[in-house]
Amino acid sequence: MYRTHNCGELRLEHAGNETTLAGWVQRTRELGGMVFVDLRDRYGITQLVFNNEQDADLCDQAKKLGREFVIQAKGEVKERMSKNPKMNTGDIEVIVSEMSVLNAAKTPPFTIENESDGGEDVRMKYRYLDLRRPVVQENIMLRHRVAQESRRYLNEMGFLEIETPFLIRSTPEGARDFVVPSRMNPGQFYALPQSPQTFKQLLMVAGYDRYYQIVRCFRDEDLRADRQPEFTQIDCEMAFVEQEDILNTFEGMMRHLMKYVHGIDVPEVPRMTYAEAMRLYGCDKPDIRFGMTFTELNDVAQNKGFKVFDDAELVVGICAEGCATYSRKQLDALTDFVKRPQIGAKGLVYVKCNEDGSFKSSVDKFFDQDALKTWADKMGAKPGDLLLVISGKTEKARKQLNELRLEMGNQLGLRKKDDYKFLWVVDFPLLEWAEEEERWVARHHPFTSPKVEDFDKMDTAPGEVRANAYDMVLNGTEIGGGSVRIHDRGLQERVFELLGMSEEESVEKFGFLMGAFEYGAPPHAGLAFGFDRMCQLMGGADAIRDFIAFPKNNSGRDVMIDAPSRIDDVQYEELCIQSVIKTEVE
RNA sequence: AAUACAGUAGCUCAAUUGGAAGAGUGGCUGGACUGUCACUCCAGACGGAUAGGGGUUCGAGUCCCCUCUGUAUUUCCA
Repeated sequence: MYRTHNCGELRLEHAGNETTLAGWVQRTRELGGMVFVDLRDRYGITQLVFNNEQDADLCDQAKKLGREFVIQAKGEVKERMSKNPKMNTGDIEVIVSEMSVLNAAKTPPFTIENESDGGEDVRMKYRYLDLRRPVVQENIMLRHRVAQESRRYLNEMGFLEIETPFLIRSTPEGARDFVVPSRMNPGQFYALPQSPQTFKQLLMVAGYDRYYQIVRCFRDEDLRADRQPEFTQIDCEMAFVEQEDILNTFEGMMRHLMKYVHGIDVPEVPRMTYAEAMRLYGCDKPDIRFGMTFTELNDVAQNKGFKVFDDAELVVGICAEGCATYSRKQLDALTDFVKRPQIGAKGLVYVKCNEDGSFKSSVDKFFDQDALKTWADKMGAKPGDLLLVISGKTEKARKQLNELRLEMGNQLGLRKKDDYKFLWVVDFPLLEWAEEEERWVARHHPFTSPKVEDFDKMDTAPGEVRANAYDMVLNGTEIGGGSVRIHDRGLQERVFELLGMSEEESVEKFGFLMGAFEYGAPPHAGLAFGFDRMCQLMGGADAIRDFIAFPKNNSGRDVMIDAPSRIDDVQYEELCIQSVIKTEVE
């Protein structure tokens, strides 16, 4: 036994007890004949005391301790003379009688404190040191709690946790696969799963009617602050259920998590159709922590001689409360914001609703006070508000105004991290047009069932067919999504046809699933949550990296172990593969 | 694949118009201090091909070009 207690648990009630602690030296403070040592482990920090008068040799040893030395100390717990209310263990200290250095340590390249002096890259290189910092440990522990509470909820609901393979076959739709060469099958490759999609459907056919898995998924796509090449999903599927059952079950899971992880009671989760989300927010994952919804102005803004609006497919605006006082400089900054190449708006029209009831706009030349008043009335604007209007092709204008709305939300402090607003977005389109391939592709995945009432549009207007697909959105971030699956071979073939997949092709790629569907597939539906992203939002952080013990950087590298790396020539030979990249002559 | 920003001491950063490479912090050595808790104070030494390469110039950390690395975004992510 290296320790009888951890560094976060001793309290006044332990005073007088003998204790043995082990941990890392956070800091030493020498004070004449006394030495104080802060001993740290993941539970907390406890102060050790060495006194020259009581044991001069031991005190000398303590003076030699460096930061991050691993030590074991035995002594008596004692009430402090001068207490520290900022520490959980601040009422007590340990008068050390025996100490041993379990391992000395080099001075770390950055300070192991919540406010570390190290930059992102150094900390990633020494991730094992970064992980010692209490803030990071709290993130990792939050992740643990979210995982365990998810399991607890799903177990109680009768779900089975079942593992599915990582070495599977490459699938054509969706993201790029990571690929693994097979030594025993020369010239052939496994793929790592982008998700266990087809396996969970096969489990439904197999009769395991409530399945879940907290599982790693792999996608070889470009990374972002909220994307990693390998990430974790809470993957779920249910049989003999309808969309309503799924929404209720998993809304229940989010409530359970918020209650037991955060102590917050989440009210019933509102629902919004995809069409409504696009019309009111210009986005399929609206942040409903604040209003500022879109108002379409075509009927009041067109045919008044302003060519830009007259030629536009859509004129749409938002009302920023109390922003009529924005200066020219601020308005120019907003215009520059929407004109950035990433957003790509041609311009921005503003209307200030002055306190005296008059209006001042950037298009006064074309619209008189009465005309501007109709805008303001339509948008529900009060004196003191600022209208921001964008025009153009419907889809683009909405996307641009969405960016502006979020930016205004940020500027006005309307996006508070501790305000959790969940939302279901339902009735997604089944298909979307892929410009480059000039064909319809599945918006969710090819096994998503169309809505029965839209069946007749499948031939006439494929783009208007809605799917039984749904996303859960938290604070403007998609945290999960899923669909009711097709369980009928005939319908599945029809969808493959819509996707421009020949029968041979569909059999070649998904034959195993189609085959399974002929042996009694139950109606089933499911969804998957982005577990890392859920943790990030629940932890109020900006990057999922903070909740992954060993994350990869922007270009998919692990800078700590320096992966990926070249492999040995022998490995190439065994795997029957060649690299077309010339290796440097050594 | 593209765009923007960044790379100077272990770490965080400064360096005016192109004109002598600095500070804080950490670590090290010595000293003062028996209630500190970001301990404080004094003294000292150490610490650098300014990411790499090329160019302009009497002179480049600074200007230009290329490469590398990091971060954010776009394309992409059923």
